[in-house]
Amino acid sequence: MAEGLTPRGQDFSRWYNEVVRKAQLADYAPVRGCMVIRPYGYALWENIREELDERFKETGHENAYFPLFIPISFLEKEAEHVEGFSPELAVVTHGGGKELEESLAVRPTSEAVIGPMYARWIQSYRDLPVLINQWANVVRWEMRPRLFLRTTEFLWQEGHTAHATRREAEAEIQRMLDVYADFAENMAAIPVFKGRKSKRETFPGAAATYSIEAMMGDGRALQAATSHDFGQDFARAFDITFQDADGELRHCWTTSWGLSTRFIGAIVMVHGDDRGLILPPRLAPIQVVIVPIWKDEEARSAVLEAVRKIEAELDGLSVKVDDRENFTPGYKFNEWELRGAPLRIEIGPRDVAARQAVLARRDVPGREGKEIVPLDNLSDEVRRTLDAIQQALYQRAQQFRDSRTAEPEDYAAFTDAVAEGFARAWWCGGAACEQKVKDETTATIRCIPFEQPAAGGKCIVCGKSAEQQVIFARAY
RNA sequence: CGGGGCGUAGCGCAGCCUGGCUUAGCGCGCGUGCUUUGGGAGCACGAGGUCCCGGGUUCGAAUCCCGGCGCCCCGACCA
Repeated sequence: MAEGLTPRGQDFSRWYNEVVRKAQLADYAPVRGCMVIRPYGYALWENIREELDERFKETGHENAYFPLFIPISFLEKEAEHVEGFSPELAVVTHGGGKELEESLAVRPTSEAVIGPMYARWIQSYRDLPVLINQWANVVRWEMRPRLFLRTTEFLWQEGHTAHATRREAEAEIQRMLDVYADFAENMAAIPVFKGRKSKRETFPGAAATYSIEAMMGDGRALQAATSHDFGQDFARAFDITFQDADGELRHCWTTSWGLSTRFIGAIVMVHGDDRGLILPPRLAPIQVVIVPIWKDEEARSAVLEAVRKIEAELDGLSVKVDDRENFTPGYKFNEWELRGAPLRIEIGPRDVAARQAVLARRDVPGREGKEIVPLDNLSDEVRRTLDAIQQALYQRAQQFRDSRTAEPEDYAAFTDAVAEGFARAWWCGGAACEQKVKDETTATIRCIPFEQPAAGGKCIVCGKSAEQQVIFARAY
């Protein structure tokens, strides 16, 4: 157990806060709701960004950058959009020492500034599709901020695309949702449910919102990424039209999709344990930490020489040698466990003499997670172990999620289920039933999963016939 | 915006109720030196403070009173 870390089971949200800060992912900033992402946390974000960016490029997207400030009148062009976001807008009223003629919103999202540009750039079906992504910061004035999960300013990427046909736009929405799900599962080792949002949970102004939903270590749900179908609504609001091959002037079909620094919160809450953070090897800023051990000067040079060789053999991996002289090995073990480095190599005089090293897996704490490996096949063993950790984290997360996902038969079992985790239940589609659940249990519909049983059932709330099963859970 | 809690050294806190016993203290961390180093090392010396801000009461305020500001936690809103 890490010194001074609140156990996860005792107070999960306190545990989360302590891990984020003690692992040096982030810290509070002077302005309420804002945070500083520290180098270690930012390195994690950079890894997320690189991986996603590559996938966006592979699916034909280009990066661009749109401005931070949006004239208020632009936001007002789409009624539901402005209504949804106005409570959380930061607005600039002065510039250059003078009151502005028109106030500027600090973007809460960029549809309203990108739309008018697309209107200008798109004339013909030959200009379509437009497939643009931007990496940016956005600001939403939140009532209750939490590090990474809900901060006033956060970093994200937002893809914005325009298409000639509904079918093409819908394919885009699904494609990007698949990209996110693949990324979450294969890189972050986080299993997710893919599905559509209920009307109540749909992005302001969107015709439909899709998301990937993950279960955190306390059984609550977190929306890890979203993909929105705007139909032709935003195109109408911003006058994004094109002349089709048949000569007709039509409105584009537009989409947007995003993943934010909130995802880091998901990684922390899915994999962490009472010792601290556990980072999935494929995203960890430091995949392997080497802790050299020595007693005297002679041992020190022998050990360090062996360490340099190991470091060279681990080429291609992100390796950190912790050769700080003012900390004991035991201290370093604990610190790197707190900071979530997936794999640790311990090597001292005894190991050097025996031409071996000790591998310690972060996902298996204590003695069971340690393995003595001959130096000759250390490199292979390290790579193999990192893969094994990646797989083990995914499997553990999936087993946990499955064990806390119930299919309750009646309302009493349902309320028990959402107190602990996910409840997969039939829903008639009525907003009243959705609201009742929220009022009585605080759980909401996280998504309507794509995968549905063949036959229908009865609504868990009102008992009327229902065509769809949905996932209810308390959410972040 | 409601309900609760807290502002004292870099961090975590004690002192406040019952004003003076403190030159404002303790633990961790930090600096220097020596001894240490296979699961959070030991000793010695040392540096570090507008006691959140402003006013008031008093011979005297970290402590009592009034006003402000800020932060955290719990609810309503949310990626």
